[in-house]
Amino acid sequence: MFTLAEENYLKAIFHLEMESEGEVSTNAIAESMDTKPSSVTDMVQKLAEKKLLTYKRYKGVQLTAEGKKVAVNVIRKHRLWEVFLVEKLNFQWDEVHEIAEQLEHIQSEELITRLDKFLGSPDFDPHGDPIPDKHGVLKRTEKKLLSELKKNQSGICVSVKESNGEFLQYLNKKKIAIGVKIYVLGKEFFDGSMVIRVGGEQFFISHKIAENLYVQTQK
Amino acid sequence: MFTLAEENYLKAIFHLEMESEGEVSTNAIAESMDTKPSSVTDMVQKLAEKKLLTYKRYKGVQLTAEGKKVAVNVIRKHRLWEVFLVEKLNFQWDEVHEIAEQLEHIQSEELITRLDKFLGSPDFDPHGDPIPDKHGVLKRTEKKLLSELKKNQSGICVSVKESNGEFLQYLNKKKIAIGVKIYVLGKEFFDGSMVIRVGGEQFFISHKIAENLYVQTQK
DNA sequence: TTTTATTTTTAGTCCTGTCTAAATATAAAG
DNA sequence: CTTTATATTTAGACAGGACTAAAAATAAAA
Ligand SMILES: [Mn+2]
Ligand SMILES: [Mn+2]
Ligand SMILES: [Mn+2]
Ligand SMILES: [Mn+2]
Repeated sequence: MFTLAEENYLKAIFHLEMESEGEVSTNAIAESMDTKPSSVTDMVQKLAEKKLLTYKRYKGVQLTAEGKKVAVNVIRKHRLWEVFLVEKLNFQWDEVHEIAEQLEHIQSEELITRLDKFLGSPDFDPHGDPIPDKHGVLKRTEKKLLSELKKNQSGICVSVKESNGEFLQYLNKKKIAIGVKIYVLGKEFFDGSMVIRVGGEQFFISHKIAENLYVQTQK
Repeated sequence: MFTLAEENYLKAIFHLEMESEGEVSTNAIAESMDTKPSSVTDMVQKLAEKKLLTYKRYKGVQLTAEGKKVAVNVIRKHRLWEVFLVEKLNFQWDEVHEIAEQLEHIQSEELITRLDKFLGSPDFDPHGDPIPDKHGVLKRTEKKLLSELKKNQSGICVSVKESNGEFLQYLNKKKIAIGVKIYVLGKEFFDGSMVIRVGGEQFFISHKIAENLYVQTQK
């Protein structure tokens, strides 16, 4: 139905729309896709032609209902395949993203229906991100960034914001994983760094780390 | 490493080399890939450039060791995914080919290693075709076409030659599947048609069917 | 409100993979 | 051994996606 490039653009734009309401800028898309702004303009014009988003030059883009539907479906496939890779093939959660980037483009409704059932219709992927159902409905979770916690608060790690390999490997090393409880023992105001406790260990983390980890606070 | 198009060409050429020794012609490749001869010439020149096959104009092509390696690896992936689709996701054997055509291009050594182990390192795919091991070694089976059997001989169905959907659906309808024993009750010389028995049923099949089914004769 | 900096778009090019139409080799007939 | 048919290759074009360099809008400073 849609090309690999089109699906990747729609997915990237969808994620950018989540992070900040309103139109998405050409540069933001270019940066998130590691491409040039001029390439983005080209593609965005094609996608507008196909009614997958609205585009006014110099004003940014916004996905249409149809465009959102396509994007969410790609995200659903990506996350289901990640569950498969971790649950069935015993990959680590930091090893699956690249492979899922390929698998998410396999075209077959029936395949995904059956994969979902095979996996027991999971609600979350290995990084704690919700898996949209077949109608594109995303379960909203009440999570906040670890960096938003104050001293002496705690939360259970539920997902990561950016799941790049190096970051996830850092988390593995520090024994931080989905479901693990994190206590904020101290917090510096001038740089947002924290001292936290995870399991028996306590250590220092930078603001950059804290603003990439989502936690669920217990009520 | 290689593009989707390159992998598909190498795979098609490999299969053509199996069916008849010697060089593979441009037209044969074009027909098997449902493309034009001129397109084949273009691609074949690129593949020769990359040392994946030898090419002398007007003389046809032949895969190099390297080209064969790539082709066999794609075939290995294709067949492993077919096993996954049938064994784990409960697809019918006539529903998996199209999806496997996509999955065979997913790039990840580790993925295939793990998938193979997950499936119990199967030797054959759902159509009875052997699955090459990680070194590209294909188990040779002693199978012959059903059409080669004489009256009163019998054989066990081990694989199909062309696995297009309509043909496989025909087999399903007639209860012909891998492992099923087929008895040749009669054979006409002028058109090669046969009367066969499968399970309790006996019926007529055309030569076209008989030359698309491989059977293993018991010693 | 000019001037400067940043963002975005256009123009022109390139690469992959495909096609049609025309040219050239090879094979088959006569 | 010519003539005809078939197979194969070239030439030229095109669509999808991407890039660089240059132009045009918009935003930020002065
Ligand atoms: Mn991912
Ligand atoms: Mn994920
Ligand atoms: Mn197949
Ligand atoms: Mn098969």
